[in-house]
Amino acid sequence: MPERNFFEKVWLITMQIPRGRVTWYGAIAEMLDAPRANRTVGWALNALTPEQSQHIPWQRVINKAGRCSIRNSEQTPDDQQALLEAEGVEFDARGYTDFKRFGWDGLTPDEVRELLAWARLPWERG
DNA sequence: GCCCTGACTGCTA
DNA sequence: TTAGCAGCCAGGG
Repeated sequence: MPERNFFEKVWLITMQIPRGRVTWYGAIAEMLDAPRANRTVGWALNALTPEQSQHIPWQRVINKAGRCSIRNSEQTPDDQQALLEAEGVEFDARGYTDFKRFGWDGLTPDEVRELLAWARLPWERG
């Protein structure tokens, strides 16, 4: 199996985030053994096409402060927050959520290795 | 190869 | 508490 590029790895991990949970860019970067690449994680999600974003729960990735920081011509932070609220994630009046209540524990290094070795992106399936 | 960009983060004032 | 700023890293031209 050819080595996946960083974007694909980000997307595969994002797909593992359960409904009603959120995580932050740096956490995903850390799972990919690149703790400083948090900004690249954001770029990977920005690179999703509308078609691809239907399969990837991109809205479950927010910044470490617990707030939506999407910058996309199609979607606004309000849209992202609304999507998460529809899944049961609660935000306070200032638009912050609480990682202690809604944060995702993430994957162990073994789970990440397994995932990257075997998982397929939805649009890769025959 | 080199340079630029960006849905971030942590530090400083 | 908030704003500004530099560091970081992968992809694209």
